[in-house]
Amino acid sequence: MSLEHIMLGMLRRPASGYDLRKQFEEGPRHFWAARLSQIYPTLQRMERSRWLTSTTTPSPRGPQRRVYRRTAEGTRVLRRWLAGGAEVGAERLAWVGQLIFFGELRDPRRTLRFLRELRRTFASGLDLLESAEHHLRRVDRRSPARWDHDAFHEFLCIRMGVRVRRARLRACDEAIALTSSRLRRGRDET
Amino acid sequence: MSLEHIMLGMLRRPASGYDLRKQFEEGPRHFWAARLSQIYPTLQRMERSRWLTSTTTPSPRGPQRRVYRRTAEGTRVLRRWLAGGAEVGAERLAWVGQLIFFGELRDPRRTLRFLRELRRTFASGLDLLESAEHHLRRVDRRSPARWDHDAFHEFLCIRMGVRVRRARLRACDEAIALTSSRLRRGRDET
DNA sequence: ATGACCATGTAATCCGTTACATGATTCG
DNA sequence: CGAATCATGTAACGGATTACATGGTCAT
Repeated sequence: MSLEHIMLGMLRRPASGYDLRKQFEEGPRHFWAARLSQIYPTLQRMERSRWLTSTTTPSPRGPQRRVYRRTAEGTRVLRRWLAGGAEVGAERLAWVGQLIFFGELRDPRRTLRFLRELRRTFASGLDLLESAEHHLRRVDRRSPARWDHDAFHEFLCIRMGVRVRRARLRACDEAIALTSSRLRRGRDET
Repeated sequence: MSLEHIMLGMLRRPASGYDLRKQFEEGPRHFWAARLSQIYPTLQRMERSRWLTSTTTPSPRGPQRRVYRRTAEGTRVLRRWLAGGAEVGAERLAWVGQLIFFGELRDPRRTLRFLRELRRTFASGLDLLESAEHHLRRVDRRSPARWDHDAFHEFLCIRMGVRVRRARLRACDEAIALTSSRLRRGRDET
Protein backbone atom coordinates (compact mmCIF):
# COMPACT_ATOMS: atom_id res chain seq x y z
CA MET A 1 0.00 0.00 0.00
CA SER A 2 1.43 3.35 -1.02
CA LEU A 3 -0.10 5.30 1.85
CA GLU A 4 1.89 3.28 4.37
CA HIS A 5 5.11 3.99 2.51
CA ILE A 6 4.34 7.66 2.19
CA MET A 7 3.68 7.84 5.91
CA LEU A 8 6.96 6.03 6.56
CA GLY A 9 8.70 8.72 4.54
CA MET A 10 6.91 11.48 6.45
CA LEU A 11 7.90 9.90 9.76
CA ARG A 12 11.53 10.81 9.36
CA ARG A 13 10.94 12.66 12.61
CA PRO A 14 8.53 11.36 15.28
CA ALA A 15 4.99 12.62 14.82
CA SER A 16 1.42 12.00 15.87
CA GLY A 17 -1.49 11.23 13.57
CA TYR A 18 -2.62 14.79 13.99
CA ASP A 19 0.82 16.08 12.97
CA LEU A 20 0.78 13.89 9.87
CA ARG A 21 -2.57 15.32 8.85
CA LYS A 22 -0.98 18.77 8.84
CA GLN A 23 1.90 17.46 6.73
CA PHE A 24 -0.59 16.00 4.26
CA GLU A 25 -2.25 19.39 4.04
CA GLU A 26 1.01 21.22 3.44
CA GLY A 27 3.36 19.30 1.19
CA PRO A 28 1.77 16.09 -0.03
CA ARG A 29 -1.62 17.75 -0.36
CA HIS A 30 -0.70 18.31 -3.98
CA PHE A 31 -0.05 14.69 -4.77
CA TRP A 32 -1.75 12.61 -2.08
CA ALA A 33 -4.76 13.08 0.16
CA ALA A 34 -5.50 11.33 3.46
CA ARG A 35 -8.07 11.96 6.19
CA LEU A 36 -7.58 11.48 9.89
CA SER A 37 -10.02 8.57 9.85
CA GLN A 38 -7.64 6.80 7.50
CA ILE A 39 -4.42 7.97 9.14
CA TYR A 40 -5.16 6.62 12.62
CA PRO A 41 -5.96 3.00 11.68
CA THR A 42 -3.02 2.98 9.26
CA LEU A 43 -0.62 4.04 12.01
CA GLN A 44 -1.98 1.26 14.23
CA ARG A 45 -1.51 -1.30 11.47
CA MET A 46 2.05 -0.10 10.87
CA GLU A 47 2.81 -0.42 14.55
CA ARG A 48 1.51 -3.99 14.52
CA SER A 49 3.86 -4.66 11.58
CA ARG A 50 6.70 -3.28 13.73
CA TRP A 51 7.48 -0.50 11.27
CA LEU A 52 6.70 2.02 14.02
CA THR A 53 6.62 2.29 17.80
CA SER A 54 4.47 4.70 19.72
CA THR A 55 4.55 6.49 23.06
CA THR A 56 1.94 8.75 24.63
CA THR A 57 2.89 12.17 25.93
CA PRO A 58 0.72 14.85 27.48
CA SER A 59 -0.11 17.77 25.22
CA PRO A 60 0.09 21.43 26.33
CA ARG A 61 -3.52 21.81 25.23
CA GLY A 62 -5.98 19.06 24.56
CA PRO A 63 -5.82 15.32 25.15
CA GLN A 64 -2.78 13.04 25.22
CA ARG A 65 -0.72 12.77 22.06
CA ARG A 66 0.35 9.40 20.66
CA VAL A 67 3.71 9.96 19.00
CA TYR A 68 5.00 7.44 16.45
CA ARG A 69 8.63 6.69 15.64
CA ARG A 70 10.02 4.78 12.68
CA THR A 71 11.89 1.59 13.61
CA ALA A 72 14.98 0.26 11.84
CA GLU A 73 12.66 -2.21 10.10
CA GLY A 74 10.44 0.70 9.00
CA THR A 75 13.43 2.45 7.48
CA ARG A 76 14.39 -0.73 5.64
CA VAL A 77 10.86 -1.04 4.23
CA LEU A 78 10.97 2.57 3.04
CA ARG A 79 14.32 2.07 1.30
CA ARG A 80 13.11 -1.07 -0.37
CA TRP A 81 10.08 0.86 -1.66
CA LEU A 82 12.33 3.57 -3.13
CA ALA A 83 14.68 0.98 -4.67
CA GLY A 84 11.72 -0.91 -6.17
CA GLY A 85 11.22 1.65 -8.93
CA ALA A 86 8.73 4.36 -9.73
CA GLU A 87 5.16 3.62 -8.75
CA VAL A 88 2.99 5.11 -11.47
CA GLY A 89 -0.57 3.96 -10.92
CA ALA A 90 -3.53 4.07 -13.29
CA GLU A 91 -5.06 7.52 -13.57
CA ARG A 92 -8.72 8.15 -12.84
CA LEU A 93 -9.62 11.42 -14.52
CA ALA A 94 -13.39 11.68 -14.52
CA TRP A 95 -13.33 15.09 -16.19
CA VAL A 96 -11.84 13.60 -19.37
CA GLY A 97 -14.82 11.28 -19.58
CA GLN A 98 -17.13 14.23 -19.10
CA LEU A 99 -15.42 16.15 -21.87
CA ILE A 100 -15.80 13.23 -24.30
CA PHE A 101 -19.46 12.74 -23.51
CA PHE A 102 -20.21 16.41 -24.13
CA GLY A 103 -19.98 15.32 -27.77
CA GLU A 104 -23.38 13.72 -27.37
CA LEU A 105 -25.00 17.03 -26.35
CA ARG A 106 -24.09 18.63 -29.70
CA ASP A 107 -23.88 22.09 -28.15
CA PRO A 108 -20.48 23.81 -28.23
CA ARG A 109 -21.66 26.44 -25.74
CA ARG A 110 -22.01 23.82 -23.03
CA THR A 111 -18.63 22.33 -23.88
CA LEU A 112 -17.21 25.83 -23.62
CA ARG A 113 -18.80 26.48 -20.24
CA PHE A 114 -17.39 23.19 -18.99
CA LEU A 115 -13.89 23.96 -20.26
CA ARG A 116 -13.87 27.41 -18.67
CA GLU A 117 -14.86 25.98 -15.31
CA LEU A 118 -12.18 23.31 -15.67
CA ARG A 119 -9.61 25.99 -16.37
CA ARG A 120 -10.55 27.87 -13.21
CA THR A 121 -10.19 24.69 -11.14
CA PHE A 122 -6.74 23.98 -12.58
CA ALA A 123 -5.62 27.59 -12.16
CA SER A 124 -6.21 27.62 -8.43
CA GLY A 125 -4.11 24.48 -7.99
CA LEU A 126 -1.26 26.09 -9.89
CA ASP A 127 -1.18 29.22 -7.71
CA LEU A 128 -0.39 27.22 -4.58
CA LEU A 129 2.53 25.42 -6.19
CA GLU A 130 3.95 28.53 -7.80
CA SER A 131 4.02 30.39 -4.53
CA ALA A 132 5.70 27.38 -2.91
CA GLU A 133 8.37 27.52 -5.62
CA HIS A 134 8.89 31.26 -5.18
CA HIS A 135 9.13 30.82 -1.44
CA LEU A 136 11.88 28.21 -1.75
CA ARG A 137 13.79 30.33 -4.24
CA ARG A 138 13.66 33.35 -1.95
CA VAL A 139 15.07 31.40 1.00
CA ASP A 140 18.20 30.47 -0.98
CA ARG A 141 18.94 32.47 -4.11
CA ARG A 142 21.64 30.15 -5.44
CA SER A 143 20.81 27.51 -8.04
CA PRO A 144 18.63 24.78 -6.50
CA ALA A 145 21.33 22.30 -7.52
CA ARG A 146 23.39 23.70 -4.63
CA TRP A 147 20.74 23.35 -1.97
CA ASP A 148 20.78 20.66 0.70
CA HIS A 149 19.30 17.29 -0.21
CA ASP A 150 15.90 17.79 1.38
CA ALA A 151 15.27 21.24 -0.05
CA PHE A 152 16.53 20.11 -3.44
CA HIS A 153 14.18 17.13 -3.62
CA GLU A 154 11.25 19.19 -2.44
CA PHE A 155 12.08 21.68 -5.15
CA LEU A 156 12.14 18.95 -7.82
CA CYS A 157 8.64 17.83 -6.84
CA ILE A 158 7.21 21.33 -6.76
CA ARG A 159 8.88 22.23 -10.01
CA MET A 160 7.52 19.18 -11.81
CA GLY A 161 4.07 19.94 -10.43
CA VAL A 162 4.27 23.52 -11.70
CA ARG A 163 5.25 22.39 -15.19
CA VAL A 164 2.45 19.84 -15.45
CA ARG A 165 -0.15 22.25 -14.12
CA ARG A 166 0.93 25.00 -16.49
CA ALA A 167 0.55 22.50 -19.34
CA ARG A 168 -2.96 21.71 -18.14
CA LEU A 169 -3.87 25.39 -18.28
CA ARG A 170 -2.44 25.79 -21.77
CA ALA A 171 -4.30 22.65 -22.84
CA CYS A 172 -7.54 24.19 -21.55
CA ASP A 173 -6.78 27.40 -23.42
CA GLU A 174 -6.23 25.53 -26.66
CA ALA A 175 -9.43 23.52 -26.19
CA ILE A 176 -11.36 26.71 -25.44
CA ALA A 177 -9.97 28.39 -28.56
CA LEU A 178 -10.86 25.42 -30.76
CA THR A 179 -14.35 25.15 -29.34
CA SER A 180 -14.91 28.89 -29.76
CA SER A 181 -13.94 28.80 -33.40
CA ARG A 182 -16.28 25.84 -33.82
CA LEU A 183 -19.07 27.82 -32.19
CA ARG A 184 -18.51 30.83 -34.48
CA ARG A 185 -18.50 28.55 -37.50
CA GLY A 186 -21.73 26.88 -36.35
CA ARG A 187 -23.43 30.24 -35.99
CA ASP A 188 -22.25 31.44 -39.41
CA GLU A 189 -23.70 28.40 -41.12
CA THR A 190 -27.08 28.56 -39.35
CA MET B 1 -19.79 7.08 -8.46
CA SER B 2 -17.87 8.23 -11.53
CA LEU B 3 -17.51 4.78 -13.03
CA GLU B 4 -21.27 4.45 -13.36
CA HIS B 5 -21.48 7.78 -15.15
CA ILE B 6 -18.61 6.92 -17.44
CA MET B 7 -20.32 3.66 -18.34
CA LEU B 8 -23.55 5.55 -18.98
CA GLY B 9 -21.64 7.71 -21.43
CA MET B 10 -20.11 4.69 -23.12
CA LEU B 11 -23.54 3.08 -23.46
CA ARG B 12 -24.66 5.52 -26.09
CA ARG B 13 -25.13 2.38 -28.13
CA PRO B 14 -26.20 -0.93 -26.60
CA ALA B 15 -23.29 -3.06 -25.44
CA SER B 16 -22.39 -6.02 -23.27
CA GLY B 17 -19.98 -6.00 -20.36
CA TYR B 18 -17.43 -7.65 -22.59
CA ASP B 19 -17.88 -4.91 -25.22
CA LEU B 20 -17.38 -2.23 -22.57
CA ARG B 21 -14.13 -3.80 -21.48
CA LYS B 22 -12.85 -3.39 -25.03
CA GLN B 23 -13.96 0.25 -25.01
CA PHE B 24 -12.10 0.78 -21.75
CA GLU B 25 -8.97 -0.64 -23.34
CA GLU B 26 -9.20 1.59 -26.38
CA GLY B 27 -10.22 5.10 -25.46
CA PRO B 28 -10.63 5.48 -21.72
CA ARG B 29 -7.57 3.40 -20.92
CA HIS B 30 -5.72 6.70 -20.81
CA PHE B 31 -7.91 8.23 -18.17
CA TRP B 32 -9.85 5.45 -16.48
CA ALA B 33 -9.29 1.76 -15.86
CA ALA B 34 -11.89 -0.91 -15.13
CA ARG B 35 -11.72 -4.71 -15.01
CA LEU B 36 -14.44 -7.10 -16.02
CA SER B 37 -14.91 -8.12 -12.40
CA GLN B 38 -15.90 -4.54 -11.67
CA ILE B 39 -17.83 -3.94 -14.88
CA TYR B 40 -20.30 -6.82 -14.46
CA PRO B 41 -21.54 -6.01 -10.94
CA THR B 42 -21.71 -2.31 -11.85
CA LEU B 43 -23.94 -3.06 -14.83
CA GLN B 44 -26.21 -5.13 -12.58
CA ARG B 45 -26.42 -2.30 -10.06
CA MET B 46 -27.22 0.20 -12.79
CA GLU B 47 -29.98 -2.04 -14.08
CA ARG B 48 -31.45 -2.25 -10.58
CA SER B 49 -31.38 1.57 -10.49
CA ARG B 50 -33.31 1.52 -13.80
CA TRP B 51 -30.58 3.41 -15.65
CA LEU B 52 -30.24 0.41 -17.98
CA THR B 53 -32.23 -2.54 -19.26
CA SER B 54 -30.72 -5.77 -20.50
CA THR B 55 -31.63 -8.54 -22.92
CA THR B 56 -29.79 -11.75 -23.68
CA THR B 57 -28.97 -12.71 -27.24
CA PRO B 58 -27.08 -15.72 -28.55
CA SER B 59 -23.53 -15.03 -29.67
CA PRO B 60 -22.04 -16.39 -32.92
CA ARG B 61 -19.20 -17.84 -30.85
CA GLY B 62 -19.21 -18.45 -27.13
CA PRO B 63 -21.95 -18.18 -24.53
CA GLN B 64 -24.99 -15.90 -24.51
CA ARG B 65 -24.40 -12.17 -24.51
CA ARG B 66 -26.22 -9.87 -22.09
CA VAL B 67 -26.69 -6.58 -23.92
CA TYR B 68 -27.42 -3.42 -21.93
CA ARG B 69 -29.33 -0.37 -23.15
CA ARG B 70 -29.51 3.07 -21.56
CA THR B 71 -33.01 4.07 -20.43
CA ALA B 72 -34.44 7.59 -20.61
CA GLU B 73 -33.72 7.84 -16.88
CA GLY B 74 -30.11 6.78 -17.53
CA THR B 75 -29.74 9.53 -20.12
CA ARG B 76 -31.14 12.06 -17.66
CA VAL B 77 -28.63 10.94 -15.01
CA LEU B 78 -25.78 11.32 -17.50
CA ARG B 79 -26.87 14.83 -18.49
CA ARG B 80 -27.18 15.84 -14.87
CA TRP B 81 -23.63 14.59 -14.28
CA LEU B 82 -22.32 16.66 -17.18
CA ALA B 83 -24.27 19.74 -16.07
CA GLY B 84 -23.02 19.34 -12.49
CA GLY B 85 -19.58 20.69 -13.36
CA ALA B 86 -16.11 19.28 -13.79
CA GLU B 87 -15.25 16.41 -11.48
CA VAL B 88 -11.60 16.87 -10.57
CA GLY B 89 -10.77 14.38 -7.86
CA ALA B 90 -7.81 14.29 -5.51
CA GLU B 91 -4.66 13.03 -7.19
CA ARG B 92 -2.71 10.08 -5.84
CA LEU B 93 0.78 10.28 -7.30
CA ALA B 94 2.93 7.89 -5.31
CA TRP B 95 6.00 8.66 -7.43
CA VAL B 96 6.07 12.27 -6.20
CA GLY B 97 6.31 10.96 -2.66
CA GLN B 98 9.11 8.67 -3.71
CA LEU B 99 10.98 11.53 -5.31
CA ILE B 100 10.72 13.65 -2.13
CA PHE B 101 11.89 10.83 0.11
CA PHE B 102 14.97 10.25 -2.06
CA GLY B 103 16.23 13.35 -0.27
CA GLU B 104 16.80 11.20 2.78
CA LEU B 105 19.17 8.87 0.89
CA ARG B 106 21.60 11.74 0.18
CA ASP B 107 22.78 10.09 -3.04
CA PRO B 108 22.11 11.99 -6.29
CA ARG B 109 22.98 8.92 -8.36
CA ARG B 110 19.97 7.05 -6.98
CA THR B 111 17.71 10.05 -7.55
CA LEU B 112 19.01 10.15 -11.10
CA ARG B 113 18.35 6.46 -11.71
CA PHE B 114 14.82 6.94 -10.40
CA LEU B 115 14.16 9.96 -12.61
CA ARG B 116 15.42 8.19 -15.73
CA GLU B 117 13.13 5.23 -15.09
CA LEU B 118 10.25 7.61 -14.48
CA ARG B 119 10.94 9.30 -17.80
CA ARG B 120 10.82 5.99 -19.64
CA THR B 121 7.46 5.16 -18.06
CA PHE B 122 6.00 8.51 -19.05
CA ALA B 123 7.41 8.31 -22.57
CA SER B 124 5.61 5.08 -23.38
CA GLY B 125 2.26 6.57 -22.35
CA LEU B 126 2.82 9.54 -24.65
CA ASP B 127 3.48 7.43 -27.75
CA LEU B 128 0.02 5.87 -27.64
CA LEU B 129 -1.74 9.20 -27.42
CA GLU B 130 0.36 10.82 -30.12
CA SER B 131 -0.41 8.09 -32.59
CA ALA B 132 -4.10 8.39 -31.73
CA GLU B 133 -3.88 12.11 -32.52
CA HIS B 134 -2.10 11.52 -35.83
CA HIS B 135 -4.64 8.88 -36.75
CA LEU B 136 -7.55 11.26 -36.20
CA ARG B 137 -5.82 14.02 -38.16
CA ARG B 138 -5.18 11.71 -41.10
CA VAL B 139 -8.84 10.66 -41.29
CA ASP B 140 -9.94 14.28 -41.78
CA ARG B 141 -7.30 16.79 -42.76
CA ARG B 142 -9.42 19.88 -42.12
CA SER B 143 -9.14 21.77 -38.85
CA PRO B 144 -10.56 19.67 -35.99
CA ALA B 145 -12.96 22.56 -35.32
CA ARG B 146 -14.84 21.41 -38.44
CA TRP B 147 -15.18 17.78 -37.46
CA ASP B 148 -18.41 16.22 -36.23
CA HIS B 149 -19.20 16.55 -32.55
CA ASP B 150 -18.00 13.12 -31.47
CA ALA B 151 -14.69 13.22 -33.32
CA PHE B 152 -14.10 16.79 -32.14
CA HIS B 153 -14.61 15.95 -28.48
CA GLU B 154 -12.46 12.87 -28.75
CA PHE B 155 -9.77 15.03 -30.30
CA LEU B 156 -9.98 17.54 -27.44
CA CYS B 157 -9.38 14.78 -24.87
CA ILE B 158 -6.48 13.24 -26.75
CA ARG B 159 -4.94 16.63 -27.42
CA MET B 160 -5.09 17.64 -23.77
CA GLY B 161 -3.56 14.31 -22.81
CA VAL B 162 -0.72 14.81 -25.28
CA ARG B 163 0.08 18.26 -23.92
CA VAL B 164 0.12 17.14 -20.30
CA ARG B 165 2.24 14.10 -21.05
CA ARG B 166 4.73 16.13 -23.06
CA ALA B 167 5.01 18.49 -20.08
CA ARG B 168 5.71 15.51 -17.81
CA LEU B 169 8.57 14.44 -20.06
CA ARG B 170 10.04 17.94 -20.13
CA ALA B 171 9.68 18.11 -16.34
CA CYS B 172 11.65 14.86 -16.05
CA ASP B 173 14.32 16.23 -18.36
CA GLU B 174 14.69 19.36 -16.27
CA ALA B 175 14.88 17.35 -13.05
CA ILE B 176 17.47 15.04 -14.59
CA ALA B 177 19.57 18.01 -15.73
CA LEU B 178 19.41 19.64 -12.29
CA THR B 179 20.30 16.42 -10.50
CA SER B 180 23.17 15.77 -12.90
CA SER B 181 24.68 19.19 -12.29
CA ARG B 182 24.31 18.54 -8.58
CA LEU B 183 26.10 15.23 -8.98
CA ARG B 184 29.00 16.81 -10.90
CA ARG B 185 29.31 19.52 -8.26
CA GLY B 186 29.32 16.90 -5.49
CA ARG B 187 32.12 14.99 -7.20
CA ASP B 188 34.18 18.16 -7.78
CA GLU B 189 34.05 19.08 -4.12
CA THR B 190 34.91 15.61 -2.83
C1' DA C 1 -21.21 31.02 25.29
C1' DT C 2 -19.69 30.08 20.74
C1' DG C 3 -16.57 28.60 17.57
C1' DA C 4 -11.97 27.23 16.26
C1' DC C 5 -8.43 24.19 17.19
C1' DC C 6 -6.25 20.28 19.68
C1' DA C 7 -6.51 15.27 19.77
C1' DT C 8 -8.08 10.46 19.40
C1' DG C 9 -10.57 7.12 17.71
C1' DT C 10 -14.76 3.55 15.76
C1' DA C 11 -18.40 1.82 12.44
C1' DA C 12 -20.75 1.41 8.23
C1' DT C 13 -20.42 1.56 3.66
C1' DC C 14 -18.47 1.76 -0.85
C1' DC C 15 -15.13 1.18 -4.41
C1' DG C 16 -11.66 -1.63 -6.56
C1' DT C 17 -8.45 -5.63 -7.01
C1' DT C 18 -7.21 -10.39 -7.03
C1' DA C 19 -8.41 -14.83 -7.30
C1' DC C 20 -11.66 -18.29 -8.36
C1' DA C 21 -15.05 -20.73 -11.42
C1' DT C 22 -17.13 -22.23 -15.86
C1' DG C 23 -17.55 -23.40 -20.55
C1' DA C 24 -17.82 -22.82 -25.86
C1' DT C 25 -15.33 -21.83 -30.28
C1' DT C 26 -11.62 -21.09 -33.36
C1' DC C 27 -6.96 -21.19 -35.09
C1' DG C 28 -2.47 -23.25 -35.48
C1' DC D 1 -4.13 -30.99 -28.50
C1' DG D 2 -3.32 -26.42 -26.66
C1' DA D 3 -3.73 -21.51 -26.58
C1' DA D 4 -6.35 -17.52 -27.44
C1' DT D 5 -10.64 -15.32 -27.54
C1' DC D 6 -15.53 -15.07 -26.46
C1' DA D 7 -18.50 -14.54 -22.53
C1' DT D 8 -20.38 -14.31 -17.75
C1' DG D 9 -20.08 -14.16 -13.35
C1' DT D 10 -18.89 -14.78 -7.63
C1' DA D 11 -16.09 -14.31 -3.31
C1' DA D 12 -12.73 -12.53 -0.35
C1' DC D 13 -10.12 -8.91 0.80
C1' DG D 14 -8.25 -4.38 1.16
C1' DG D 15 -8.36 0.62 0.77
C1' DA D 16 -10.89 5.02 1.28
C1' DT D 17 -14.85 7.92 2.54
C1' DT D 18 -18.52 9.42 5.46
C1' DA D 19 -20.57 9.64 9.57
C1' DC D 20 -20.44 9.04 14.37
C1' DA D 21 -18.52 9.81 19.10
C1' DT D 22 -15.86 12.28 22.71
C1' DG D 23 -13.86 15.89 25.21
C1' DG D 24 -10.35 19.66 26.55
C1' DT D 25 -8.36 24.57 25.74
C1' DC D 26 -8.24 29.17 24.07
C1' DA D 27 -9.67 33.44 22.06
C1' DT D 28 -13.57 36.63 21.10
